[in-house]
Amino acid sequence: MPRSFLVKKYFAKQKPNYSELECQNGEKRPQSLVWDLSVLPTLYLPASQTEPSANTGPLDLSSPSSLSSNASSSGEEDEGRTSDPPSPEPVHTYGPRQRMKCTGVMAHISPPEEEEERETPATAARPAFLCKHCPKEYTSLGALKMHIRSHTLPCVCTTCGKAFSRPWLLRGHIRTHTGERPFSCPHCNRAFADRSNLRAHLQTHAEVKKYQCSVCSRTFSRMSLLQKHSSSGMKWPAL
DNA sequence: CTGGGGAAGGGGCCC
DNA sequence: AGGGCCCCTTCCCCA
Repeated sequence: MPRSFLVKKYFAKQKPNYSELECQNGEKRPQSLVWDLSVLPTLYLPASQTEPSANTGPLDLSSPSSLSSNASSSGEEDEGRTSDPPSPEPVHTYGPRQRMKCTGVMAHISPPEEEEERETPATAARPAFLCKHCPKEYTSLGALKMHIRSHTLPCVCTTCGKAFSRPWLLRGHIRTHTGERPFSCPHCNRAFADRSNLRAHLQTHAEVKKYQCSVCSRTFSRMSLLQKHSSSGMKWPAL
């Protein structure tokens, strides 16, 4: 995952010291990021095409029903991008990993920006900015706008057409195409494309791992493993 | 079945 | 105020 690609100066902030794990080539990548906002209108679906049920289920980007309407405009999407070669199979034709929170959003994407936020009258004293695409609400417009990007997905991969809410998500995704793995483990030299994944990996080298079962004190490298452990009846470790 | 890797999403902080 | 980056978390898949 992307997340933490561009190495920064967070050492200055007394954060966990991953400095030795940093990107070896530290420089910013000149990748051809292309997230043309002109793609937004093409993601918009007229209200007549939205269905109430579309709000509830997982978004299946590979499903014609969930994205068909922009499939019809997919050609235009490509034209909207900067210098990209027109992708033959544009947005949303990619593979299996279509997880999306705030599900069903694509079916409710509306014309960008101006009317995106609305303030609840009831909370006017303490403004709450509601997303019109999902039930989420925020106390700042900035936070809401950031959230709205997860609906509009303005950052589009020129290789596969997959769309992302933020540029750095796209950068991380691009690494899955390029194979770039800037974050290497000092213990085993294994390399990762994502710093968070390296961090998780580092836990596997730790004798005492970060997540501990409160019942049996067994430790796990990942929260999800601890949760699995807990929900599986918390087997006691062999002695 | 469990542990681990890969990929992705979101909120928050800093500049 | 907005963008960039960081951290955390989650989900899926595979060995």
